[in-house]
Amino acid sequence: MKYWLFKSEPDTWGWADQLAKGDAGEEWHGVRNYQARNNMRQMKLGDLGFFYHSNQGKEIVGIVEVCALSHPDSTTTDARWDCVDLRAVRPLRRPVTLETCKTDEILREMVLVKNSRLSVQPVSEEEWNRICALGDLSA
DNA sequence: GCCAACGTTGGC
DNA sequence: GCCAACGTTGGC
Repeated sequence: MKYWLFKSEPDTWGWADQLAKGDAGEEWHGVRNYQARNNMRQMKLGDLGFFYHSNQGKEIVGIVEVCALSHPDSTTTDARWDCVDLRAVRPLRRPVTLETCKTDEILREMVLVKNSRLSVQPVSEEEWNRICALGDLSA
């Protein structure tokens, strides 16, 4: 099982919107970047990811699960772009801010810190566990 | 609102 | 295949 991180501007699609979709989940559509797309193509059912609010908040607010494998993005007819579906699993009790990630010994190496523009990124198991701990989440 | 970093496009 | 121009992202 792998871990990921998904970024979205809360004005466009925030954690609250994701939560509202419930267990049915929703397409993570709109990605028009090859690296991000390739990451989605590697995802398996049950893979987990963090939900990050960019621009406003700048913090990791929740956990999502991959509930559909990569498939054509319904918002375009361009065959290059596809995406997975995500469903909300649970919020972090205590959001983990970008500021925290930048100063944390373990998290300062995250893609989120190193390449802030990549919208779908891998997260190592070590990073995952660290953020869960900081987010006041037990497993 | 600014701007640095990055990705994409298109002319050559 | 290179690279300049341009557009977008996202932190500040």
